[in-house]
Amino acid sequence: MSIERRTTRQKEAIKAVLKAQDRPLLPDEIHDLALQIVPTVGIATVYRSLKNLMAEGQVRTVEIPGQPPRYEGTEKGHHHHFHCQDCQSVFDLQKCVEGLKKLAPSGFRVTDHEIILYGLCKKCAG
Amino acid sequence: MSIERRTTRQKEAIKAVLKAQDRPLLPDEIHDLALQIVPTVGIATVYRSLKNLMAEGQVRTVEIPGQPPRYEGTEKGHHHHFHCQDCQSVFDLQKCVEGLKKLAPSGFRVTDHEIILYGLCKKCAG
DNA sequence: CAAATTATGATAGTTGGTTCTCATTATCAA
DNA sequence: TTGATAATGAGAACCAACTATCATAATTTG
Repeated sequence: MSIERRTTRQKEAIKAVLKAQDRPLLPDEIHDLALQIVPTVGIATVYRSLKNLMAEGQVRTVEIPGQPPRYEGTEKGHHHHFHCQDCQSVFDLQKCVEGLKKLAPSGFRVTDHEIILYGLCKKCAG
Repeated sequence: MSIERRTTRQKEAIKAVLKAQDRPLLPDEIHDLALQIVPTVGIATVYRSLKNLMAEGQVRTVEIPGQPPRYEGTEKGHHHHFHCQDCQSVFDLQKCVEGLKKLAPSGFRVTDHEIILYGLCKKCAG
């Protein structure tokens, strides 16, 4: 369905919202934040735009088990996430760890990995 | 809703299926395997039993991002999983890694973590 | 063994997330 | 500016996973 051919306020707002955040966002969060920039944005447009941005490689999904996908800009490099069990927010982590490939049984080819930390964020722990 | 009071062929079959596997199973997989033990088991009974076994602490969920929950017996200790991107199966890993807590920003309290490796299993890589 | 009652199976219903439809609005090339 | 047409918003529809319903079957207690 659709290569984007035109620039619209809605799409610009959605891109701006994603760029302004330092954590992955849910479609509803993107929707709410975009509404603060443009008076009208439908949730359908949020999903449509995310789909297109994904296809263009500008956005990627962040999946926390048991939760709907979140979205973040790809300008951020490789990193992982922290999920606060109280406020349910997801935060970016800065580093990665070594030696993960060694966990796989011999004969397995490891091409990617995911690390998710759970607990309480600074606000909720304080 | 329901504390289990009676022993039935169905529930025994479902428990046996979970115990016999070295990897987490999808409800449909449990259903199929249980059918090989008892002639009739409904998918509803699989879900009901899993719910009860979870409440009893005999079973836990294994969530791979973007996939429906799988289930495994809790007799297995702490471990993580490998997801084959070809056959879609999930395998148990044997060890864990150190130093994960250090990835969290200061002020954050880390209580748990998840590691998932992706790639090709022995069969699919060979 | 039989009655009391829990558990089951089939299937309808629900749920949350996402996509589709289509009339209307907005963009942009000329 | 304006016409061609892409993009939008609202809400219906969809989908897969899961749960509820309820008549029937199975277990267990006495």
